[in-house]
Parts: sequence; structure tokens; C-alpha cells
Amino acid sequence: MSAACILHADLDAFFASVEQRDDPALRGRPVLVGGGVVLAASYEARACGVRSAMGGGKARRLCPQAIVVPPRFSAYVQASKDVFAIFAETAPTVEAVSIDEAFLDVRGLERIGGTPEAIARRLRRTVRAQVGLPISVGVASTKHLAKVASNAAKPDGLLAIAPGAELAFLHPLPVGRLWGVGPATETRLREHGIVTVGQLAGLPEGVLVTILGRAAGRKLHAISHNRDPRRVRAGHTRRSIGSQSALGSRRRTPEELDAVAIALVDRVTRRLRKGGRVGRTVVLRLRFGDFTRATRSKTLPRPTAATAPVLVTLRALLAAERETIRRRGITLLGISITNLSRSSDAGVQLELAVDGQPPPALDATMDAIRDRYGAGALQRATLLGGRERTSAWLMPGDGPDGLPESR
DNA sequence: TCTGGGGTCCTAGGACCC
DNA sequence: TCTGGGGTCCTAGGACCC
Repeated sequence: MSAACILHADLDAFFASVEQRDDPALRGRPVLVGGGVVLAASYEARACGVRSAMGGGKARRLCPQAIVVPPRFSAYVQASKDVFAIFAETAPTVEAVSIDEAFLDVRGLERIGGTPEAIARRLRRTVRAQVGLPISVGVASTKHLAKVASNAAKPDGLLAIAPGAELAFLHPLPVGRLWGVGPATETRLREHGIVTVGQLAGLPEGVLVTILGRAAGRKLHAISHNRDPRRVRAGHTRRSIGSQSALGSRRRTPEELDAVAIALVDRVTRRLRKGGRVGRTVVLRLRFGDFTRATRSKTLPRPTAATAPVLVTLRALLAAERETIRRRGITLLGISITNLSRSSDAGVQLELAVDGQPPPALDATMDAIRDRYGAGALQRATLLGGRERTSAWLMPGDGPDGLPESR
């Protein structure tokens, strides 16, 4: 049995707690952050049944005495940085999960830091003293169990699952408490008479795969037996960058939609450039008048972070949906860019004259590239040009195994 | 309850290639 | 006339998370 050495630390009702910290008049009272949709609800508000992502109307009906405050994202970002600085002093390996939670690997710290549980207790005290926020911590032998434990410890608690006690803790829980089991999976499992994690654990993996598909079936089978080999890993590479805008129910003209599209592309490509990233696939996200959703995507020949090619692509995708939008109405327009790589891996476009030779001039182009950049530089070249001139796209990180992975 | 914004991963079919 | 197996990439959609 492996030692319980993974901490999952999760700030409680994060946005709402920052508001209560910064305004004493809010302490001990139900607080909702965000009016249209609840971004965060304090535990006093949750006692009335309010949940985050709930519509503001329903939240106010459930909790008429709640105080509604607008979000202050810069304050949350600063609070998050302060807390992550404490994480970094607590453990050598910290894996951020989101703005308000992280895994900490405290293996091998026994002599200087004490037991994992002692480290967790000290972490909670330090965050409370230095940042003024409540934080819950779960301690367990696997990431998944640490996550479930921190959830069970909330609010403002600590729960350490002793080695050997894992399944006794896990098996009585309803399946919905597992990380990755949402409403759809919960319903499917219930249709098969499975309500608790223990019942889940009693099923052969093959049966679960039949019910839920290969990946989900295997994963749930493993975690129901507390098998989770994932290590705590620092760093994390973003796979997509996106932006979206809710449009309300009013009809929109194509001109209005185009203005929204321009703003979205501008926002997203700026973020790409700021992060030194380029992307190849442009995804259009639509939500229609009846709130059903659709996505349309187009993969470009080369990755880019430039506004123009992304806008051209998004406009083309949008134009193809124009009739559908006219018929059904549109309530959300979004874009996301995926297939990301680093700008430094994106290569340079080479335009090389090859003495008017007709294709196949690619060999000559590749030879010219090798002459110029060295034999190792060229992994793959794509013929882009015409008869008299040949262009090649040089991708330094683009090996035979496909597109460059970001490092 | 009429519903924000930002993400991740998985599945499945078709195109295309060897 | 009938018709393999394997792999990658692209597209679209679904589920889930914070």
C-alpha cells in the first residue's frame, strides 16, 4: 500500500470568500458573485440551495436576503497568486488544476515537514493567516482520492485518508461524487442499478466499458478500486484558447454578428501572440435560439496567430451557417483555436526560386533548405508553389510523428 | 432557472494513404 | 467482381470540470 502523500488543496467558494475577506460587511452573510449567472456563492448562500452557474433570478428567489456583488477578477487573480506562492513553499511539485485548486506532492518531506497530514494542517493555517482565505485539503495515496477527500472536507476542513482505509471511504459514496461522473453518466449508471461507488467496483471492467465506452469505463473501473497511477506534474500546456459572447435572445443582423466575430478574433489572436503560441484549427461555436449548440471547424494549412487568416476562416464558417442562424436565431457566438504549438516551432516560410524548373522541384527546394539551415533542420516540406517558384514550409519541430508538440 | 466564460478529453465516421 | 488491415488527419458532437 502506497503512502498517502498527495494533497489536493481547494479554496472554498473562492470568489465569494475574497469578497467577504475584503468587505467585513459581507462576512457571515449570503453573498453571490455575479448577477446574471452566479459565478460563486458563499456557504451562507449555499445553505438556501444556491449553486454556482445558477441563473441569477432563481438564486435571488431562493435567497432573497443575499447580497449580490459584481466580480473583481483582478482581485481573484492576485489572491490566487498569493496562495500558489504558499503552495510552492510547501511542496517541491505543485500541479495547478484551476485558479483555486492544486495538487501537491509531499513525498519525502517527512523529516523536514512532518507527516502529510501535518503539512496539510500547516498549509491551511498559513493560507488563512497570510492570505485570509479558507481552504480545504484532502490527503490520500492517489490524486483522485485526494480530490474526493478535499471535497468531503469542505468547507474549511481537512480530511486525510489513511492507507488501507481508502475503499471503506470510497465505496459508500454515491457515484456522482467521483471526479468525471456528471449528470449523464450518473443517469446511465442508475439505469443499470448502480448508485454507489461500491456497486461500481463490483462490476467487471468489460461491463462498464459496454455501458460507458472504453475510456470512461476503464477509468471508472480503476478509480472505484482507488487505482490512479497519475503523478503530480508541474506545468501544463494549454491545448486551446477561446472566447465567446452570449448574445441574448434579440435578433442579430449579419453585420452585428460580424462585429462580434471581429472582436472575438481580435481577443483570441492577441492572447495567442501574447502567449507565444500559434494555432491551426479554427472552431466556430454557435448556440441557437432554442439553446442547442453546434460547432464548425476548419484546419488551416499552417499554424498562425495573425488576425487576418483567422478572421477570414471564421467568417467563412459563419457564412455557411447563415441560413440556419436566420431560421433558428442565435444566442451565443464563440471561437476557439486548437492544435496549438509554440510560435518558435512554427517555422519560416521559404520562397526559393529554382531556375524555372517545373515540379518536382521540391527536392531542389529541400536541398536548398538543407544548404541554408543544415541537414537536420528539415523534417518535412510541403510543396506550395507553382511552376516557376516553389515554396516550402519549414517546420523545425515537425517530425515524422506529426505536428510539433509544445515543449 | 431561461441559461457566463474558459477549458479538457473522448468518440466516431469519413477521407486518404500504404 | 469482390473487397484486407492498419494508420493518420479532419470534422462534429458529447460529457465534464471550474
